[in-house]
Amino acid sequence: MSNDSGSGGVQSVDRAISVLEILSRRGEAGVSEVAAEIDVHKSTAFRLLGALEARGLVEQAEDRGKYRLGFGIIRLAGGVSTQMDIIQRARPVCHRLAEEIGETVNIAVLRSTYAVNLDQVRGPSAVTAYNWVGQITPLHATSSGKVLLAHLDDQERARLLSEVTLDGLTARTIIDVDALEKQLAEARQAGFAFCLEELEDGLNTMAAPIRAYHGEVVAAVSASGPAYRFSLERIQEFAPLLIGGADEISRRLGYAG
Amino acid sequence: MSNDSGSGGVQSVDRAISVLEILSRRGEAGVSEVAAEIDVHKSTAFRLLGALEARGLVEQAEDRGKYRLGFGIIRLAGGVSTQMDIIQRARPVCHRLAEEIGETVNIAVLRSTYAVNLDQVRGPSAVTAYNWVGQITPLHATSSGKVLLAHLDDQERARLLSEVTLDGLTARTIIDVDALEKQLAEARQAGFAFCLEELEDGLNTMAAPIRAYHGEVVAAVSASGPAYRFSLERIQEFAPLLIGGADEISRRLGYAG
DNA sequence: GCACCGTGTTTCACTAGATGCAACATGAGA
DNA sequence: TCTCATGTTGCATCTAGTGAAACACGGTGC
Repeated sequence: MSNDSGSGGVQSVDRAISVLEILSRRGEAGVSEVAAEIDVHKSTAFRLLGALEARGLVEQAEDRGKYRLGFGIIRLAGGVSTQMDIIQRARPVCHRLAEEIGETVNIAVLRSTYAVNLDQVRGPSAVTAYNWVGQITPLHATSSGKVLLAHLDDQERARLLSEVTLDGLTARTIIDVDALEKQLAEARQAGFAFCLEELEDGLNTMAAPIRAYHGEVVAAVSASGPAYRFSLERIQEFAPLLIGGADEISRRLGYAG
Repeated sequence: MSNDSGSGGVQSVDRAISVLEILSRRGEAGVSEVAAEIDVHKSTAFRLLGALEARGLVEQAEDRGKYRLGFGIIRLAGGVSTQMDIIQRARPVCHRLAEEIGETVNIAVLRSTYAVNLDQVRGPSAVTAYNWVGQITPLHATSSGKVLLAHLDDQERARLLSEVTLDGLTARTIIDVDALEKQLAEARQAGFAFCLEELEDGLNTMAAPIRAYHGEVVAAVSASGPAYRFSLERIQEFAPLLIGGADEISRRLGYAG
């Protein structure tokens, strides 16, 4: 009953996390469902659920019934404090931006060599219901990633760019470092970055930097929409709005510049 | 090396959850810190962290350094979908209410025999920085709890009231079922409930019901402040604001009443 | 009303996986 | 350069985690 956890993982912990992911995806599930999904005996699944339940990470909807995620997860998530703080302060502005721009708005931060989406407000005209929260996206092919890269100090950016592979995700993805650096310089100059079908065909985005107390860029706020509607002209048109929104979020984080 | 996990739990899973809780509390911690805290060998702690890291629940701040919670936690929390949906839709209204009322605003739902706080917006005049998110509070001694109780059907409420112990938490806590039922009837009538130093000395709160599509009460929004400032007079004064805010949140959840 | 089925739950013998130990690698500080 | 503390790795040991078997329970069909 070996589970492919590769590099000396802890199988039980892996399994328990799989259980949590199943419940996150499905909303709720029973012992037998979970057992089937992670390919263990139902008594094993029962014990794993029991261990998670004891710590509040799952709860049973009613006696002898389905399980779902518990508030222990929310409590744990509350510990991701800086990000939650950014989300809490940014959220009202994101709502307004989503209304004004009419497209979906996201907040992303830099983690390792990726942009990670922390929060999302869907625009009224949003075509897709895709939820980016928690997803990681490549730095070179997203407007948030470009913003985050653009505002690193030169050394750190060079280090990062030497680590990432500039994958060509569409025909328009910028895969040349010099061309990317040039765009980043333009983004610093203009105060925002954009991506035209560089991550996915048909998807355009724009992003602006969110600064913290001392002016350091800690996140990016972006708007995204379908290319047929969210054209470069529209992006230029909305840039002041987005930059203004980013500035407001920055002020809420204590930035006085 | 037995860990007191009592009823046939899964020790490794227990330990892994303890690791997550440590990181949630402290923001970040190293291998040796974690090992000392959960009383295992540092190689064990290292493996537990590795297992969590492999699944994205923790990440290392930099190579060979401190660990912190990863976005896998946020991704998991995103699966608690109904609650997150309520939070997302309620948040802008809560911000406004916090500004207008000047006190801290919370959203709570009913779980088992408790009120569970899902979200919190601190008011500009907030005295305490206490974070209620994820905390459970007794139904009889909180305004949110009273709202949630008040809007259960009679049978369900009777069942719940037979299960809970009406602990006297302060000298003012209502511990008589009949007196509580009377207050709940008044809360249904008035459209809001309040608590005057019933949970903690010096703490007053008020709450109003949040309804979903069919009118069923799915959450409560509350405001809380120090008794010396948030007096019954102030509560009565702000009641229309809070009720209005609760109604707006309800409309955002699809309630047409 | 009874039998069957599927699910959840419990107990226990066995072994696979989790453990600590020892050693090594690394970086910071004296 | 040396020392110290931390992080990381490999491996032998042994115990915690496992599946099998059995039981409890509720729903469904006859």
